[in-house]
Amino acid sequence: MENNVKSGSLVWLRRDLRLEDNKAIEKALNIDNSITLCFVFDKEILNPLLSEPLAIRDSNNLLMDRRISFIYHSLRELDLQLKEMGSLLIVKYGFSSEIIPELVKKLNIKNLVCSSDYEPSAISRDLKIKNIIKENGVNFISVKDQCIFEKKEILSKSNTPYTVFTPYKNSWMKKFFLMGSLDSNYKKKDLSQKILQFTKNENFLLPSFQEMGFSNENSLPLEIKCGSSGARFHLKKFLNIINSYKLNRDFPALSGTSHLSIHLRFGTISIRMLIKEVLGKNQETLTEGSETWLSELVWREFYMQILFNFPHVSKGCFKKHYDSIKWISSDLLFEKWRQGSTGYPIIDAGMRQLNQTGFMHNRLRMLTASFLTKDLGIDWQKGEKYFALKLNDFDLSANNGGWQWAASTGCDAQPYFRIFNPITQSKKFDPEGKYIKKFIPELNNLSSKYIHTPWLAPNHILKEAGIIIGLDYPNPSVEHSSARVSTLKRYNEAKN
DNA sequence: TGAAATGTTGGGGCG
DNA sequence: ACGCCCCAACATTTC
Repeated sequence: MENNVKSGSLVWLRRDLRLEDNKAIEKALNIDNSITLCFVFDKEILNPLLSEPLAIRDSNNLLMDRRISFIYHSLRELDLQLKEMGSLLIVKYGFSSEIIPELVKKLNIKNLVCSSDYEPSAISRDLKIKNIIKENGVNFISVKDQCIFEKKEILSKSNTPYTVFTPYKNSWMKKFFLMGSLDSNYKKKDLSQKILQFTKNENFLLPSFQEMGFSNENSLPLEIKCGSSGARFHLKKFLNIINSYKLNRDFPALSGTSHLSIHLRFGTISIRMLIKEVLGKNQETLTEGSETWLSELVWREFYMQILFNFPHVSKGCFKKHYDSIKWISSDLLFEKWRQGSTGYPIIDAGMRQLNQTGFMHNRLRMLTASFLTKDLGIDWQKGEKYFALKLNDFDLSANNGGWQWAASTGCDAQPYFRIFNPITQSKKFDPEGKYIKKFIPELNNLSSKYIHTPWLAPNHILKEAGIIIGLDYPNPSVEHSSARVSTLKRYNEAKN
């Protein structure tokens, strides 16, 4: 085996779980006559989840995680697509740094091809594997897939990465509209001609949930459809409402956002395809809605290049002097925030949505993050970590960027003295309290006048609504205006 | 991708 | 008619 001439590509899928418009597959098709596809459930990523005390568990104490289900179902769809071509998807469970070199050896592969991943841990993992397989004469080839512009492709005039969004976006747009077609240059037919055919006795079954220490697949409902077919479904739905995106996206009671974040996270649809659909034919056909949404996609790439160029953000503040902020370490207050019982309905609704569904509307991500850092005075990294555990669409760069924005410790963050007032924001973006009531049904009978501040409702109103404050729904855990003053003080101290 | 504090303006009530 | 006050509405500055 060792002496045989190596041939073919192994395409290692990671955050690009699709066959259409996949740059790693495209690359492999261009350099080789035979292609195999694989995916690894990586113990390096999953083991910390298995020992996470705040994770959701079933009655047998087995871990339930919607992301695992999402990946699993998406892989099954991929596997079916490949089986129609007489092949299959190789799925393994273990440490990538062991599994991938083994697989490369077993299949006698010449090239390992994958889409680039820009997270610090992924970069070191890939480098490790690159060095291992190099010793056996196997090439490690990674290509840009998950963004339009990566690494240092967008630089300022002084040849340094942008740290402010607006000039980054201007530069991004300019470069983007000078670019050629976004179309991929292969068809499903090209793939089916080159994909390695497997015989029935090959033992490459998907590992079961139980094998990986997880609960069975149907334990947690996922509101989002999985796989490439799911991505197309949600895209189609979103294209019907994109024209009102700018108007509706900030109102969590409306379904004004795309719900495509999880698909972008796992690459069940390509960013190029999304942008092509959004742009229509050219820049001139951009509407207010699609322009606003495109801008959100640029935010995504902005934070991706921030993480790549300033990897220290994953461990601390982008602006290092803010590492000296004296945070308040109250386990009790953090618990209240985490569980959605701060006493501020809009905040609690957001946290309960996260806990119940694994999703949180973007406006609520800003509000709950602001509340944790600026009202409770708790370290943003504690919140970041909790979101990382709970969000179905969790992405390190976006999550970190968002938290540092809210905590005012990041690049182009909101100024530290811009502090959301949870009551004002609640009245502004959920005026009727529809979103609040969806996740806090115990406040169902409260009128929109008092839904934002139940503790201020007169006794007879509370009685009619059947609510005892402190029993059915908690008292506010902090008073906003005084919390605001002390936050301003603490930030000022860190600044000087 | 704020909010609060402070400043300014202008209309109406009223002596 | 006039000045004065009140205060809402808007504008600016400050955090």
